[in-house]
Amino acid sequence: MHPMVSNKVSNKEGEEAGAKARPATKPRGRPRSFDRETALEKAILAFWEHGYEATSVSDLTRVMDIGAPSLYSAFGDKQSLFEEVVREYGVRYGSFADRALAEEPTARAAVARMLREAATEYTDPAHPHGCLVVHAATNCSTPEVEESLRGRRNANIAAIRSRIEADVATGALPPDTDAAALARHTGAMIQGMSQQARDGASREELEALAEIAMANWPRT
Amino acid sequence: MHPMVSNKVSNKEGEEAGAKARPATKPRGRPRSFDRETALEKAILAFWEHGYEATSVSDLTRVMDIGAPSLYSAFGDKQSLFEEVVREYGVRYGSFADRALAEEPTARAAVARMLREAATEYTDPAHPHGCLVVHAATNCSTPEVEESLRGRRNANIAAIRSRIEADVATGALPPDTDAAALARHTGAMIQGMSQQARDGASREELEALAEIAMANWPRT
DNA sequence: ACATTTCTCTAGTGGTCGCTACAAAAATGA
DNA sequence: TCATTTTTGTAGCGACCACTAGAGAAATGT
Repeated sequence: MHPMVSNKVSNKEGEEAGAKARPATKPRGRPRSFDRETALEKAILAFWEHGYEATSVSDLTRVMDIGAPSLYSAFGDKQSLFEEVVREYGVRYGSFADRALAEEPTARAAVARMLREAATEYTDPAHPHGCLVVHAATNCSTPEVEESLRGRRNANIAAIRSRIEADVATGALPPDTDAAALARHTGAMIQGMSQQARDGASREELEALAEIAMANWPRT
Repeated sequence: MHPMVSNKVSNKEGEEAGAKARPATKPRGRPRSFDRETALEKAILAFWEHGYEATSVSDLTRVMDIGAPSLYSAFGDKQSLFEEVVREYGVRYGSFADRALAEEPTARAAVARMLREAATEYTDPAHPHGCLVVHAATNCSTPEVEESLRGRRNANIAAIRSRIEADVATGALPPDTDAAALARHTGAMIQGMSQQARDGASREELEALAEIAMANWPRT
């Protein structure tokens, strides 16, 4: 779309002249005056807090502290910057679900840990509350952006479902378990917790929520 | 804000000259060329589908089939039209929760019915999926609008909590019940179901979700 | 030194936003 | 008939949107 998107590997090593593998030659032209990684982090926080639409390019240039041409040259247009933001958000903040699924011995333990860590993550005062993937592109006038995040949400539920089905296969869960419904319930729970975090719920309140989701409605 | 908002009672009886109470005199000037109620319904559907920000005034004038001056004269500015839309949405589409709380004999029955009816309502093909109050003002650059819907969401949870506390008081629920957490769990569940409806879940899938929320995670 | 490459800064582009001034149109009261 | 009241259509307001042309600045290669 944009003609001047730089697809080069970003020179993470910077100027400290470390012994790590460096690009063979120094780049030719005027060097970039800002650190791409920290600028991207600022963009993550801005999109996380205000969403795709409500974060204008001039908002971005202000918080990233760069001019508009620098932004377009380094990240492409607003939409491709957002895509990179979402990808990087997944790496830096959204990986707890995948980790729980990979590391816990059972689906039940994975989901319990996932919900517990969501309570912590979604209320961390170090960054905006809730989940960027849930909230940053609802009611978006760019349908591809909305669809992209929808795809990620549904992929997460599919991953939970696979983990549950694996436990059903090994007998760790009863054979009549409705894996799809159980996975969707977990996804809905996480999304509801994210909404609650946005609406002011505390970590303790979200943890109580998670406990109820894993336990029982009290019998009368 | 807008100087020309008409606060008159809308002449719902119209031209059928019924025997009901009518305004004492006919209005003086040129009569309105559109039906205010049906125009409002169109606005509800537009805001419901696309949200506050992504629904532009020119979108509204197109779907309501009126000119911009007519819109501003009949409904005030965009924000006050949205407020009226939210109020009317609550009356026409969002009252199932209050009805369940008022009509069911126990909090548990009320919540069970609430979730069941949410599954139906949120996937009704006759209108946009999910809940307007949940989705129409997330990531909104007008903070008052966002805050207004947040207030409604939290008020709904508070109402559920009151109903639960009433059951605890009468002994219909155990005295150690955490009413706040249970209410918040229900709210999160409803919000998660709304998100799921937006993401393509069917009525049956949401009903399975509701059943899980009211029942149990299967024991291994 | 000088050409080349790349980035940064200024200053915009056309387009859409929410909103409104103005005058013609359509009703009523006299 | 004619003045009054209100709505309607046209046409356009300033502000902001995402985005970029073009010139100068800062690095490298020769």
